[in-house]
Amino acid sequence: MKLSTRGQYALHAMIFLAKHRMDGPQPLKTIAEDGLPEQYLEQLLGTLRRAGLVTTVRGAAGGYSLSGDPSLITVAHIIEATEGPVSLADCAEDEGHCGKGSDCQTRRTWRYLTESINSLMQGITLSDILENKPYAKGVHA
Amino acid sequence: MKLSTRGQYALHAMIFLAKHRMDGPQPLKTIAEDGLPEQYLEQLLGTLRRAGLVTTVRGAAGGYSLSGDPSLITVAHIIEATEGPVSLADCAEDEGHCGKGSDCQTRRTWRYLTESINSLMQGITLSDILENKPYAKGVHA
DNA sequence: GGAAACCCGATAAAATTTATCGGGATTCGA
DNA sequence: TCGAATCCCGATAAATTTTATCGGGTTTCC
Repeated sequence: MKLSTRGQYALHAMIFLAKHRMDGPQPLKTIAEDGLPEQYLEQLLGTLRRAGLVTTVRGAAGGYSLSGDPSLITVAHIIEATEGPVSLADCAEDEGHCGKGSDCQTRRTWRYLTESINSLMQGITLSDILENKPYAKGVHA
Repeated sequence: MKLSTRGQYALHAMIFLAKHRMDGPQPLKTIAEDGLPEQYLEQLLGTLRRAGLVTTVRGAAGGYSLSGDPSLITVAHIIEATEGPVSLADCAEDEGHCGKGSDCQTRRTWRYLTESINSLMQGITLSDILENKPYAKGVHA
């Protein structure tokens, strides 16, 4: 179970933007300096913009900025925007994919895991990451 | 972020085997009766066997059985066998994928999430699922 | 007007997932 | 001993998704 590079690039870029929050809009080139493929990143930033996570300024001296305070943007926002809803199996969302009803035990399991993972990701903000905030030890803290 | 059908089929099949634990080895056809593509499932069961999670009896009246007690087989075992290690990003495992060192904040985040998800999945056994054991409410129970 | 930069739809290359095929090897039971 | 049931396995193919790349358009500053 792995994220695609989209989510990884996106988090990377968002952390970069959070770090340079006070330096004005950051052009694509600057963000991509860490080695990310520039034009691909451009697509991703477009997605992040449409999701409302970044704002852009066009024209010379333009670039990308976080749309809001880093303490309000979570890993869940970023992953969801770039990879779609975090849902381990289709049947975790709607029933009816596998023909079984709501008593399906597989489904219960996927639902629980899906919700838990979402909680985890919703619990981490960009500020937390910037501040190297120590994460809770385990899941059952 | 989604599992492929491999993990879903595999969990499904394993629950089936757990339910019929006392009925002798279950042939592929029977397991696939729930609608899973038979030959594809065969591949997956081969994988599960090589991972030590099921045992097989060949020949007429043969089939697949759980290799051990359902209370000892976790969702993590099944997902790891069929989908490979649960690791959200490459850099969560080895450093050095992105050139940054161990102080990489992105990496810290992936590591934390990866470990947490693994804990969750290690915490659910086939018995838990069969018994409809209520899951902990949230992550921060 | 020109350069810097974002915007965007289309397409292509690569990788992965999801199968399917065809035959081989075992085992049981008549 | 033979035939049917069943697992085993490597190869290949179809479909989907990911990962880009391309080419041009638009906006804005100076």
